[in-house]
Formats: sequence, structure tokens, C-alpha cells
Amino acid sequence: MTVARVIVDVPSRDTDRPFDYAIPERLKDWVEVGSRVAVPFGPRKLQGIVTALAEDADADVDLAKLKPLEDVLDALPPLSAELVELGEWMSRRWLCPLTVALQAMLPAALKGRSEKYVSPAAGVQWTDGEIADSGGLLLALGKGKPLKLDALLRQYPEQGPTLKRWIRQGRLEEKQQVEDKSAGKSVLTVFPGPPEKLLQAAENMPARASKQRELLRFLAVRGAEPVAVARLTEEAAVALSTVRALEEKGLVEIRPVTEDRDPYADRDFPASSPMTLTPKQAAALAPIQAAIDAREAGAFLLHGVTGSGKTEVYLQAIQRCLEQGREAIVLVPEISLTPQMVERFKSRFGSKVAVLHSRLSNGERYDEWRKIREGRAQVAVGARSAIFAPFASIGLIVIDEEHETSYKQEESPKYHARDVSIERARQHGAAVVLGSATPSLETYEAAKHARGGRRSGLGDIGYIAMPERVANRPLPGVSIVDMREELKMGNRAMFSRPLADAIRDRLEKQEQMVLLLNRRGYATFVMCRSCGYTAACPHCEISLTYHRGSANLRCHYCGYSEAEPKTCPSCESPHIRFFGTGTQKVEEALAAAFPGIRVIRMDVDTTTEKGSHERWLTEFRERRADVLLGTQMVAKGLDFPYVTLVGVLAADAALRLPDFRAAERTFQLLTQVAGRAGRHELPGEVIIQAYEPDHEAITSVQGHDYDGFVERALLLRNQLGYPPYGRLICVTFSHESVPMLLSVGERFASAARETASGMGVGRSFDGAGGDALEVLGPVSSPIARLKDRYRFQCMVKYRGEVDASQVVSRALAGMADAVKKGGVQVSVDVDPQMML
DNA sequence: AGCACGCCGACT
DNA sequence: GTCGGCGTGCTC
Repeated sequence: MTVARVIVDVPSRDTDRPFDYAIPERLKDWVEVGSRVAVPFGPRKLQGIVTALAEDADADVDLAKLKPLEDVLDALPPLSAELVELGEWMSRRWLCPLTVALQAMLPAALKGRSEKYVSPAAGVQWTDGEIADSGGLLLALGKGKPLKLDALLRQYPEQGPTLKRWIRQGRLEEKQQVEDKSAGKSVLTVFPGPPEKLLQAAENMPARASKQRELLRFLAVRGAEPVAVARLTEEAAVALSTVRALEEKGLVEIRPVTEDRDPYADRDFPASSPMTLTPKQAAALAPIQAAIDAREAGAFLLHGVTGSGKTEVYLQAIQRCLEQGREAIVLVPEISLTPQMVERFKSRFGSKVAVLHSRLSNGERYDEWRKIREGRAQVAVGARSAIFAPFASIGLIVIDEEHETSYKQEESPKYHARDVSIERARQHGAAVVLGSATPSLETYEAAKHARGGRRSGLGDIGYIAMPERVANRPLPGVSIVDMREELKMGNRAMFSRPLADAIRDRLEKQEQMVLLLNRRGYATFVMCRSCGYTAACPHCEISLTYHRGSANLRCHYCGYSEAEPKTCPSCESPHIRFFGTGTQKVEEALAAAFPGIRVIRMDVDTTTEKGSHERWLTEFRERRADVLLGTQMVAKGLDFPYVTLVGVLAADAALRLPDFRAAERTFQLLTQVAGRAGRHELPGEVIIQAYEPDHEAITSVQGHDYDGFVERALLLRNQLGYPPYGRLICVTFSHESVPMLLSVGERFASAARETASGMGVGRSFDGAGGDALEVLGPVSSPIARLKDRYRFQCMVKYRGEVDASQVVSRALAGMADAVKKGGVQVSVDVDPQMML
């Protein structure tokens, strides 16, 4: 008998293995590897994914005792055998439960949690007293429709015990159902009759019915194409009743239609055709096309300076891929997934493109996802999770701005889309293109062998350089201003004199500017100038940040907030002040120094509203503002022809963060933002303000010297055993009690060391070459407390061909019971990107 | 992760 | 005596 092997949706180590189920006759034709199913699991009902079909049950389970699958939840399995396999690989690679990996591949609409419903059992008598005492609960239930248990508990909190007792006594019936939120939205749609008939009817319409006559003529001209009621009433400027009146006369038909919510339906994308490539672009495209033609997995680093025309290379590579009947995935960092970006792909490939980004509603994203799943789209453009686009035959995966940290997911599964892309490409025989002006050191090092270096963890990566801008436009001139000198000269303003002069100059010429406030490490926090007290979250070891709008202090980690203090809570001094600089303050300073200046401020506060990001950029593009001021989000991918000045405030703010990638990040950010200037006819200029102007991360930007910066950085990484030469796994333990954490941490550290030496891995990390693994810690985490739990971490640092994931998972398995009993939470981050 | 089963304190 | 506290063990 064929059985279904199912991974149930319970994200824990205990249940991280397949459970076997019998397949009832009625579901036989529907169950496949990758099917989403509802299964009974103990006393409850859960969602699961079929990961295999087997001829016989697992050895230690009785075949006769298997429970049957309850339902197959989709007509078309949401995952394929290939994606299930990819999930298994992820689970091993990033040490997460398989269900967590699989879940990451599904659109939110399919992550149906199971819900409990309650209804009165048939034939049960209720006394008047019970009905009265239940405070309306029984009356609500008496309406016949089963109600959600958790909603009832929320609505009638005092009735909780009574409710549970009745369920136990069987007087109330409890049913559990796996919810299916996947049903498409239905839209009321008008189906007009033939135009001649409509025109004739318009003639015969009584004189008073002018609105109906107008509508009939409108429809006749518009044609027989069905149209949504809401759209029609808007376009024709008529009331719903007018449309209904035509329906009653049998002139149009109205019925609900389940249709895709195309978020770009109301936008026209002018068609674009492939541009003639520059010789450099053509030279870059050739090896990529050759790899696509060869249908063998392979990866390239496309190292092109800002403005070198990488996107056109992507587009033509995708073109080749589509010509072969294969599909393509394009990953873009979330914040540069702007309409500008989308437009380029939509213009070239039209309806073949599905767009996946976080600003879509769950329903909209599900519709885009379905276009891919059902073969109606061949190109997926999206943020990180689009790497799981359910294509059948991928020919090309592009990762634009591959150095961006947003490709690493910070929650479990803590995967890196770059690594996933290489594994997926291996399964499909596809080409991977990693594009960047400032490649991550990992990628750069992996590509080095192609320039005469050696191999590394990412495997063999080809190297393609595009060192010049299109049309030989020069890279912008970069000057660095030493803010300490400015201070010495008596300038205490936010803007140095060179920057202020340049701003004034651009205002005069009516050109545009981008101002970047590097706020990481410079967050606005509250400090008492008398005693040095700083406001911190009482649950997390985190400074509270000041929010002017609501006049309160908030914790960015747990959401805790308190009123802004008037006096210091510690010494009662009134000299308590807000430190650091926010974009608001810069905006005010700009207005004061340059009267009449028009500023668009973009940061988390002004771009949370849906579509606001796009609106601001459009406004700036149309030159209705002089300055685009913002944090990191103004640094990426924007392309405005009239931007001739880029200013950076506090360029070195993040340099001293305790993260070994601090310099790399700073250099990348500065280079990226510098690239926003002078991308078209007008030449660009960049002014960087810094307190540490001699730091290499800053001076290298001046010379546009990526290679030099990176070579020196790599040397340092090699000496210290940091990535890409050594690799890291960060294991964090959290608990209310510090002694408990210390003991668990010590146990882990010694277990990991023992496991490693049992596998024949040495500990010495000094000297060159060879396999080695060392365990650092336990030490207090950079975030020492979060939501009232203390945090300690151990860092596993290793080099060579060590299976360190295996070491960590074995060490943790050996202490699983102690960890569980003690209530210690463990979180593992393989290849952590953020050391904070 | 839930959820049930199971074994100990404060109430009708 | 019972209701309910949460320790522990299982889920095909």
C-alpha cells in the first residue's frame, strides 16, 4: 500500500521528521510530493507537506494503524519534488526544522493555521439560568453557525472555564479545521450586450433616463469587454443603481468573477526592445549566454561600477533564457524594488513578469505566485523569498546588488538567498549572475580564482568586470571633509562649508541633490547631561529611541514605549536631552540654512504607508523638490538625471560598531550613494563629511578603489580567520536566569569541542591552512537582554572542509533534554551577517 | 508547538 | 472530596 510521508507544520526539533499516513481512495489521484495536506496529528488537525510517497510504512510503525490523510488542500501542489529537496538541503545547511524551510517557500495565503470551531451539540437542553449567566455567549452560539474558539475566548474572557467544561462534557461540539485562505477574491463584473443592441436601446430610452442612456453609449463605445462594476462606475461617472437598472432591463449582465488581483493592472508599460549593447556590455553578456546555452549550472560575479548598465545585460540574458523556453528569477533588494525597476522588466517582458514584494497584500502576492505556479509567468522579479518561485525549468537566476544584507533572512530559516540560488541553479542546470558595484568579500573571493586566486566556499564563480560607465561618463569626483577641522574653524553647523557652498550652487542652477544620513550606530537616544543616565528598555538591553510625533520613547525590539521624560529619572536634573541626529533635524537645519529649499525626507517614518515610497520618488523625479534626504534607502538603485550632488553626513558613524564587517558595509554604502550622482549628461560631485577622514573605508571611496580596499580587507580577514577564510556559526541561548545560561553555554561549548575533535578536527586556528574549529564563549550577546530574557552566545569559528553544522547539531542534540527541561531557548545562525 | 494525562494544594 | 496548578511525554 502506498503511504504518504508528511512533514507536519509543528516547528520543533521533536517533530522534525516525516510521519506516515494512509491515502484514502478518494484522494489517491491528488497526492503528490509537494502537496499540501490536512492531517490528524494526536488530538489535533494540522497542515502538512507530503515529502515522499513510499510503498511501505516506516519500519517501526504499524501499517494497519496509520491514520488516513484528511484532505489535499490544493488542486495543484504548491511545491514540487525539487523544492522539497531544496527544503531538505536548507534544513541541513541552516539547521532549521524542515517544516520551517518548506513554510518559507509558500506564500502567506497558504500558511493556513488550523482553527477550532465550537457549536452547540445537537439535542442538548440549556437552562434559562445558564443562558443568562453565559453573558450572551450561548445566544451567540445559538445562531447555528460554528464560531472560532479563540475568538470566543477573547470576546468572553470570564466564560473561558465554563466554555472548556461544556466542551469536555460534550454539550458543545468542537471541530478543528485547517483554514484555507487561498480562495481568490471575487469581483462583481459587468458583461455588456452587443454594441448595436446597446445603441438601439439608448435611442429608445425614455427622455428622463439620461444617465442610463449615457452609460449605454459609453458601453457601446467601450466594446464588449467585461469590466469590473467598480471600475465602470468610476470611468463612466455613474451610480451603481444606474448599472443595476440596465441589468434589470436585460441589457447587461452582472455576475461575480474570481479574478487575479493584478497590482499593476491600471498601469501602462510602454514596450521596450533590447538596446544596442556597448562593447563592454556585449563582452559581459557573452559568457552568461554561453552558460545558459550550455544548460550547465554555473555562477558569475558581474562586477560593474554604478551606471555601467548591468540591468540591460540582465534583460538580454533573460531574453535568451526565455527563447529556450526556460524561466528566470531576478532578485532585487526590497528597497530598490521601485516602480522604476519593475517598469524596466514589465516594459521588456510584459505579462510574462510576476512581481513579488512585501508591499503587496497577501492576496495580491498569492495571485502573482500563482501566475508562476500555473506557468502564466516566466520571469519572477522580487525580494529575497522570490528565490523560491515555483518554476519548473529555471535557466537563469540574477541577484542584483548581491552584497546587500537583506538577502540574509534574520528569522528562521536564516537562509541567504545567494547560497540558495547557487543550490537551486545546481538542481536546474541554470546560470547565476551576481551583480554589484561593490561585491561582498565572500563573492569576490570566490571569483578570485578566475583572476588567478584560489577556491572558496561558494564554489567556482566566473568573474566579469564592467569597470566603466556607459557612454564613458566619468565617475563623480569625491571630496572628503574633515569635520574636526570644521569645528576648529568655528563651524558647529551640521553642514561643512564646502557642502553648504555646493548646496547653494545647485539651488542656483536648479539641479538636484541627494543627502544621505548614515544613521546606523547614530540612532537618536536620550541622555542626561548631568549624570549620564541613558533611557533604556526595561525588558531589553536596548536604548530607547525618541519619536517626536508621539512624544514618547520606544524600544525597537519589543515595542515597549514610555512618555518622554521632562526630568532625569535618575538625578531629577532637567538637562535631559535627545542625542544623535535624525532626518527630521537635518530637514530643519536645511530649511534654516537655505530658506525656500524644497526637501523630500525618506525614512521609516515617512515611507510606512503603502505606496508612499513610490510617491516621493515620483515627486523628486518630476523635480518638485531640490533635495532627497534620507537614510540607507536613498543609496540604492535610484537613477535621476538631474542629481549632480551627493552629500553624506556622518559617513563614519557606523565604522566603530563591533562588527567585523563594519568597514566593508561603510565602504559599500558610500560607494553606492556616490553612484547616484552624475549618471546622465550632467557631471556629478560627491561630498563626504567624516570625523575619521583617513579611514580606509572612506579614502577608498574617493579613489573609486574597490580592488585596493578589498585586497587589504581580505588580508585582514585572513589574518583573523574571519569570512570568507574562516566561517562562523552563532549559537544564542536565552533564559530569565543568567546562571542557567552560563551552565548551558559551557555545556554546549565543551560538547562542541569534543564532537569536533571526535571528528578529527583540530582546534588550533593559528598558522596557515588546514581544518580547524574553535568555540568562543559563552559570552553575553551584544543584545544582552531581550523581552526579559538574558542572552548568551557561543561563536563557532572554523576553517576548511569542516562540517560545522553537523558539529553544532550533534552538540545540541546531546543536551536537548536539559535545554528543554530548563526552558532555555536556542537559536542558531549559520553564516551570520549581522554581528549585532 | 499543543494538548492530554497525571499527580499535588486550596476551595465548595 | 473536586477544581485546576503546570511537569512530562507523545504525536504516523
